[in-house]
Amino acid sequence: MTERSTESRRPTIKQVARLAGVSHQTVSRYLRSRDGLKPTTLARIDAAVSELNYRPNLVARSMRTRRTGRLAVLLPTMVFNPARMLHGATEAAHEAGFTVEAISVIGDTEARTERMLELAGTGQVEGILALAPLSPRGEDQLPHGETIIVAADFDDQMRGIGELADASPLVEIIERLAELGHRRFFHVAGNLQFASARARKTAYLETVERLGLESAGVVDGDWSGKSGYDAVRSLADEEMPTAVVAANDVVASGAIRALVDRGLDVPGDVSVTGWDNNEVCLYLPPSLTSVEINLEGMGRNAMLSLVKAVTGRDLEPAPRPLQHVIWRESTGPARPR
Amino acid sequence: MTERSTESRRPTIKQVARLAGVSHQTVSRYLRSRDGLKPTTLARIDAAVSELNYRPNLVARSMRTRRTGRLAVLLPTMVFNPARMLHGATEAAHEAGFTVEAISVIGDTEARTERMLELAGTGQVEGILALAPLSPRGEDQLPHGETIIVAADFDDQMRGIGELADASPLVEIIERLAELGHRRFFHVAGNLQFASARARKTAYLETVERLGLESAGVVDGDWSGKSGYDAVRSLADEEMPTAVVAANDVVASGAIRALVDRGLDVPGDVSVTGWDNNEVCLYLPPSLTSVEINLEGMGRNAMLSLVKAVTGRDLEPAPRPLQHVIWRESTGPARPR
DNA sequence: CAAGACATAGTGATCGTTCACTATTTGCGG
DNA sequence: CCGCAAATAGTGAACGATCACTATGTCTTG
Repeated sequence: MTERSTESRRPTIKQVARLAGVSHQTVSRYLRSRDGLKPTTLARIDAAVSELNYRPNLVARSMRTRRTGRLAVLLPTMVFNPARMLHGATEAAHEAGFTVEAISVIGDTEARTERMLELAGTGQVEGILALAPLSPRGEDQLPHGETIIVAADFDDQMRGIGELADASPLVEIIERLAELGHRRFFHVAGNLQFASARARKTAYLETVERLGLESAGVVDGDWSGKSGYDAVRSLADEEMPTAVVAANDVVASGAIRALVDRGLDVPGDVSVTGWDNNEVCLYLPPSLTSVEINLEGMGRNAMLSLVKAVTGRDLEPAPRPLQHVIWRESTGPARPR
Repeated sequence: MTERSTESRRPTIKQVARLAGVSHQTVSRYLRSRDGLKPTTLARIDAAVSELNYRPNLVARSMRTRRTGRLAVLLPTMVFNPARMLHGATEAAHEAGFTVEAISVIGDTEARTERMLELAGTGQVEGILALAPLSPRGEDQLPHGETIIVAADFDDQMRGIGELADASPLVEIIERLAELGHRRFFHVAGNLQFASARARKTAYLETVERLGLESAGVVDGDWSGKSGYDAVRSLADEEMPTAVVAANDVVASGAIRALVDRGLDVPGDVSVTGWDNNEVCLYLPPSLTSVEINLEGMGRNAMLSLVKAVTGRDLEPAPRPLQHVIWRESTGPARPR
């Protein structure tokens, strides 16, 4: 009791207190805010802290305060580069005094949902932002309503902010292509577990209908280049569209390859559009007409709604719009018949 | 929504114990391993746990055990898709009973190092795996040598596993291109803060030297398409190489565009190689000769060395090789003069 | 100068779990 | 049925911080 073997262990608040000649509670006050301490006391604690190189044990603090100050972000698997969204989200969380940890779950939607429930149930984080699709059963099984979950890309059953699924640029794409004389379109969709893929598909169908255009159909894909390639290969010559609207740039690259393999020129015979503004597609000829996404802004706004739900605080949202079409070489006027 | 009582707290181990009619310690034993409990006791606890929907409070557990079971992975900013490496790392950590959290730090190397020190100092994680470059000062300032840090892409001053920086495929690329008659090469390097970029640059210089080839020089870039574009544009006509070895696929795409803009054909006039096997580069013509990386394997092996350092346990490494060249349309025989 | 208000500092309880012991029950040979 | 070891279960302290409350010091004020 008298002499602990203290050397190997990190210093505690009591050791700081003893060294500074004050009570542990005074040191605790010092840690939270330095107001309300006499300057001499403050100086003594300052000295003790730096002499011991003391840092508070956040686990112990969390235990007592029942707050972890941590938010989790659930990332999808291998689908798109989440780094930029993560940055926007992290920045917003920092402003609200939170730490962010990103959790990448191996496996499918069910596995991800399971892991999310585990995280929520063991009190490790105060909130979870899911950028990946979750299973609808998640909502019910939430243990005690303490961990708040916001899903950014799942708007059917759970709260979703919908911004990720804003497909309005696709409407602009089709309208503009129609102005350029295109009459027959084709859409290769992404993985329909994603709200964004569903929204783009819906926007495609509605816009084609509204403008009285023809459609060679919609193929449900999985965001892969192969899905774009296969979809275009599956078309018969006589049903070939003059414009292919792909769910993203990777799908578009597969579609372009299939068109080239069939001896068609892009954009001479067929125009192609993507989504994401992939850096490679900006350079490789033909440079791809795509949708630039402010991923940091998306991440920020998604995190904003989580922070709002957890703390009630409102932060400044990212400036709009978050997406806009960039027209490049892969699109052009429809070839007259 | 159902109303939730403000006082509803998560059930604790003692509540479970009371409901099951046993002591809290018995429940604790149940949580750790179910051996050594009488079947009837076990069944009673089972029932109590599921009735209360109990999950242990991991913060409290961490407090007592002084172990968090968490490892952190520090990710680089916007440079490459870390999701796949993260998966490999997570899988390996799971095998060793750890949870992984990925931390993406806004800012430069210094900011990242600062955040790492903070993480290490507050006892939040047991180890840190840095996939992003760190500042060398990190090593010294480590508070109490408790948190172990392994840097996967920083091999100058800190421990590094080096695998990420294995540039041997680049040697193979140059040798093969030399066999195809190429004599004059050019290299656009990546951000030299990365060990991988340095290794590729070194391998380029050494191999060109060893084989007695000519070099149009090395341009230090930043992994961006623009750096590839600008590097090729900066070349005078008379110094134009017949083969451009780019640090990665994005750089290669910029280089290809610059070559095409100058009226050169790829691979007719100039062969181009990349690195990463970007999916888009597989489809867009000309498909790019690149280096396929087993990113999951890289992540796994990086995590292995962290797990080894933290626990002493050896896990099964990923099967080798982790990288191999895939030859595609962007490379071909040198055009005879 | 006494008394109350305010500023500052201290004491002990507490968060939920595991650790280190101690206590009780069970099993089994003689 | 006894005795003793092994199996099983219980008791209270400890982890390192904050919270709620109490205690002391200092400054006004009538």
